[in-house]
Amino acid sequence: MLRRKAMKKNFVDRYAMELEQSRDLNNTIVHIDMDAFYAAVEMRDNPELKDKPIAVGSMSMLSTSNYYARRFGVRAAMPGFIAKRLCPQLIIVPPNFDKYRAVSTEVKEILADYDPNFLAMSLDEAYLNITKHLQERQNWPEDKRKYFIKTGNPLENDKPRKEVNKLREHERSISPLLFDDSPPDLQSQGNPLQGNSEEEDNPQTLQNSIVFGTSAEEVVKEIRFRIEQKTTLTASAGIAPNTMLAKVCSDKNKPNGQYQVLPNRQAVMDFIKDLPIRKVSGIGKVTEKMLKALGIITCTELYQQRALLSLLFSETSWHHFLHISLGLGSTHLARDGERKSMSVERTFSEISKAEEQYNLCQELCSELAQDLQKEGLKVLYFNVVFLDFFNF
DNA sequence: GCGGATCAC
DNA sequence: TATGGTGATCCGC
Repeated sequence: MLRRKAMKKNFVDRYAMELEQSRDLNNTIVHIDMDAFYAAVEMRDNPELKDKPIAVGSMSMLSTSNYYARRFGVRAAMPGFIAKRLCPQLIIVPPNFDKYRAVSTEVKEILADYDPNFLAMSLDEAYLNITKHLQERQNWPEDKRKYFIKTGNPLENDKPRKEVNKLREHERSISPLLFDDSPPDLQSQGNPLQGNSEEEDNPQTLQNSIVFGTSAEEVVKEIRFRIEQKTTLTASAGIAPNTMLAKVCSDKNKPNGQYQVLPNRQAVMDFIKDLPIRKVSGIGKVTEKMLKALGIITCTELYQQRALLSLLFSETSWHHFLHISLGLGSTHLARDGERKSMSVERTFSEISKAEEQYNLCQELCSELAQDLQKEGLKVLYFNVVFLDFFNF
């Protein structure tokens, strides 16, 4: 009996073994994330804002803040009036979504060159599978990987600002976002934006152009370079064998940085080891708290407690946890399916009068009707629901 | 199958 | 003065 127990793997470890067996390290997934996107666009287009703490949103809710404001603790999803208490000089800019959409389109045009099936998660975030691009790129001639450099407005860069003064003398970034807390990332090897004068033996540099290599890292540097040249905005990126890791990576050297987890098991495990589970997309506040109550903070602890978790949680949940603890994730980008639902909602202060409730509902219904018609859908159902709700 | 809870952005 | 809106998924009932 004892021997059987010792030899026979339980169902949790059996599944872990299966997962390990089918670990796929053959894809190169990239996660691109624009830095402080809305705030960066506003700063780019309004020089008045460039050396000030700003946030985009309203007194009720902020979408994002620039890095200056973040130093005061001003964060996305924070009410504006709270942010104002943390940072009285904070400038709150109302959002210009049409403009952000237009910039986003410009970025997407670049991304499509590397993966026509890239997956946009929002206006400022996307996943790419560059596996195929990398293969093709290996025998590309240099001139297909060569880009000319547009330098920033010298008047702007000469403007004495606290942040800028801390940068290297030969800093030539055209972006308003390179702050002192910007990671050194690209500055080491041939970042075109650094205009490194030591590279004068390189004819490419003299001609104000840059050639990117054929590795994944080089591809992503090229993508970020092109984004900055085209939009004057910076992006951060993560490179990894799956989406879960790529997403975590893109956060690591933010802003204006990138990070790669190499496609071998040891590199993945080293990266995962002390990673707080909260960093993983899909693990939110509530799950974090539940797992914390079990003494689980890091991915290593998540793996160590796999047996307990399989008893406490649903099958889909502990399977998900086991995936994370082994550093596994999607290796292909699921095509964006059709929309499954459409809704409108509003937060309001207490309403006791029936008539006001009715009017609000009427308003929501008519908004939803418009949205539905935009996509050419039937406006039949909810009228029935609406009338039914009010016993009409 | 529905509604609440959770999550991402 | 003041803490959002949209879409998706999972789970318990």
